[in-house]
Amino acid sequence: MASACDESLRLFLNRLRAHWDLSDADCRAILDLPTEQVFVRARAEVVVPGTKLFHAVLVCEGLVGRYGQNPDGKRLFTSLYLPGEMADLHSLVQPVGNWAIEALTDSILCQIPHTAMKRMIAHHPSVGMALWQDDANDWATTAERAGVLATRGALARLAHLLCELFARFRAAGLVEDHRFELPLNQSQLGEMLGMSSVHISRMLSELRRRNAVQMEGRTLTIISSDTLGALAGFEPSYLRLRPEYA
Amino acid sequence: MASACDESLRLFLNRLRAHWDLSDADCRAILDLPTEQVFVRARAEVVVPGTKLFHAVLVCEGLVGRYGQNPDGKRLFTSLYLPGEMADLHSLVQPVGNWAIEALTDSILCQIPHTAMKRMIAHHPSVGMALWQDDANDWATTAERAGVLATRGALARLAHLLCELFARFRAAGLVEDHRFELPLNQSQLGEMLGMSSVHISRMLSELRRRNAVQMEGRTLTIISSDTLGALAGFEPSYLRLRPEYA
DNA sequence: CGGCACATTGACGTGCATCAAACCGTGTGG
DNA sequence: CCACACGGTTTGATGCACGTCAATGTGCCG
Repeated sequence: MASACDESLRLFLNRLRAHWDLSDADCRAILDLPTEQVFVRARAEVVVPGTKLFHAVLVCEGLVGRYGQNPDGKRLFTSLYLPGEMADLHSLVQPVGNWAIEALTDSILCQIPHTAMKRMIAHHPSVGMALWQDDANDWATTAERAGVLATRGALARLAHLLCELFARFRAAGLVEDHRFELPLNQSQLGEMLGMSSVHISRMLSELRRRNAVQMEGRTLTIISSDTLGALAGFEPSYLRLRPEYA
Repeated sequence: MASACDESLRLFLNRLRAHWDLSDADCRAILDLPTEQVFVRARAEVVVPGTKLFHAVLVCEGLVGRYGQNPDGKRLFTSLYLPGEMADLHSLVQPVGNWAIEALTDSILCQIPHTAMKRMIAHHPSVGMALWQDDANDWATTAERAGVLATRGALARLAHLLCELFARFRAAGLVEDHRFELPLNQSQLGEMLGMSSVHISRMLSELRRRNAVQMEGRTLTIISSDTLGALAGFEPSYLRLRPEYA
């Protein structure tokens, strides 16, 4: 049972091994983690701010996002999680936070109890370091986007996000022939970039006008990643992708 | 020798223990870490992007900031580090990054070799978790500010930063009678908030006009933390301060 | 067919950047 | 002691990149 979880655990293990040296015993301990598979619908809340968590969430299928919200209700998505990524790894060390996590599409998740993870780390300390490393990767991406949001104009911000998504989807094997399924509508893109949905619309059409991207329905085609990257000032090193995807 | 380092290590240990259970042996291992004291001048680069680091940096005195920079040279400071805080803890798991760290004032730092820290974690795995927790705290602060920057107007952004600084300086024992030394000029405040220095000037004078703060020279007085907090929509839980400072 | 979610387009207002000038405190050298 | 330069703050004028509001268009689904 739970073959989707097994598959995703293997993907996750690959992520870890790309950046941290793990022994065979370490790897086996990870693959042996107990998991529980869960289906969630698009727009469902996966993590509610202020509640204590008892398990980490690994994405098997779909797309999941973390956001913060301020008093007046406006949201900013600070992270996206693709299949094979942990959606709230740091819940292991900070089980209650004031962020929220929601499924952006119908998704399959797999939950891994904190207790099991802590027990594993106690026996395999270097797995703990590997997890910390992976968590830091997530945060570094958040910080990079924060820098872009605060210093660049709307066109560059959007182009930068599309560059990042293109690179990450490609690394996840979800890109075929410069084309991938972008499961975000324009208001959601706005919530990732701190801008209004109508301005997203204008900037997207500007990107089309410049022959950087093309859209048909939900699928996005990167026509020229060069012009897109130039508009964005995109410099992918912060993603720490394996060299074949850089 | 190095009594400034010892003192700061003790402060740092207190931070860790406030959020993670550590045994006496764990604590002793931390206090026994080898340290090297370093003086740096204001505006000196402490960490240069793209270079590999071999030690973590603990702030003993002064103020230190982490920033990202985009191609056209504009910077955004994403973190500030006060005495007793680790300035780039995650360098332990990601020894090369594309952020930079610079001293904002003349500062005393103490360097702790990665090798010693890793050895310690191998023997005391729960210290590793405590460090991860502390690192996550730093990033969570970055993410919170990112949310504020992307969704709120200039006055709220500035008020929010001042609220955060007030709370953190107070927790660090650097506030006396609602007054503390703010070692940032208006361009630096601008680089923390993604806005121009002249607009900082205007918003600051607006805060004065509303009797929220007052400034004489470098020292900032919080006249009414209520009105300031209300303008900011400040909700300090993300800082995870000990309850007596919340 | 109507209803709904989303995308597009236009008109309008405004929050902030930018440029420029004046002001102020501090240090430096004659 | 004054002259001057210099880093920082303040203030004003101007422009533009956005947000907001509103209308229309476009699938898609019941």
